[in-house]
Amino acid sequence: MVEPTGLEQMVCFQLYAASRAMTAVYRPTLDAHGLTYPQYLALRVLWHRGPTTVRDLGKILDLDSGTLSPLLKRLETQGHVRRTRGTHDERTVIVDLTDSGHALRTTMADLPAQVACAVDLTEDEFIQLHQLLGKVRSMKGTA
Amino acid sequence: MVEPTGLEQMVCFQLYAASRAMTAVYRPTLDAHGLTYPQYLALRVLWHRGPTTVRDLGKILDLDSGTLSPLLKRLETQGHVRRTRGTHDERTVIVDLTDSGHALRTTMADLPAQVACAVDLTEDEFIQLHQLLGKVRSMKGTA
DNA sequence: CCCTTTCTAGTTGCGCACAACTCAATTGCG
DNA sequence: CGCAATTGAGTTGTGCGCAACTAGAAAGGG
Repeated sequence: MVEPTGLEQMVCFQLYAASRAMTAVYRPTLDAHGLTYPQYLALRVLWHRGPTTVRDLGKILDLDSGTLSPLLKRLETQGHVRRTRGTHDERTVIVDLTDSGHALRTTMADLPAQVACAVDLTEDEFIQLHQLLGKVRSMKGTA
Repeated sequence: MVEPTGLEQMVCFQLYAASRAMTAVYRPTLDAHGLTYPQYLALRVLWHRGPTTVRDLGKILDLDSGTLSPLLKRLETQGHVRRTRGTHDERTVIVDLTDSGHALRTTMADLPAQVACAVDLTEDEFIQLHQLLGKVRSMKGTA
């Protein structure tokens, strides 16, 4: 395979490859519900937080409106969310789950277990990886 | 990992977010040369291996022809690579660096150092992360 | 109170990723 | 050998991700 021209470079590539491999694990189940991984992430935020502005979704998922606007539009078309203008600040748009969107939470309740099973890491390794990825995410230029 | 604590889900999201944060570190330098991160990855393989078929590039980068064909076409338009049909097997296409493509190797020689500097990890942490990501990449369904 | 500055969401454009497909070249099995 | 199955590259279509931009609403200073 690729000879290391420097460990950092290898790590960067592995990050890129591992991220895609990860979403590939989710794909079969998500496909069955007509969802993509980013759409699933947005739904997860709504399941935990309830009604949320596009702005807050962006801060939480680290995505801008250029990505979120069409994504949420598709979730709305699918009937999983509703989008309403904020009343006290008409710039904001509040995203809220429909019954269909709420229902998905229980329908896909076993997804975490599936993923945990596919990724063969111990509890300690999960925690280590969690911490290391946290450090990567908080690097310079990501403030 | 038998009991899903929700941590796996967090790790998956962090993988997704960290990967994008990583490429964002490369972006300013790559932009200056009119390159994207996947294009840079392809060039790195060619710098190290010399002439390589599209098929082998795909195996190494874990990308299919649907992604590579247009990407390599753009690198060819930019003048960094040449694409020629294989002589022994006319199905294959061999990708090779032009002078311009070779020159980029020295022009961007300081990029690894930039990245290592931005990502504030110790040598040991880099190695740990390398190993953990390797495990993630070799999970079930990624064979 | 007006006017500039800032902020939120959305739109456009481009380049990945990936599925599904086409087509030609090669392989392999009878 | 003949021909079906496989393989390698490319094309098409969809949905991100991100830069650059727009439109409209709010904030704030004079």
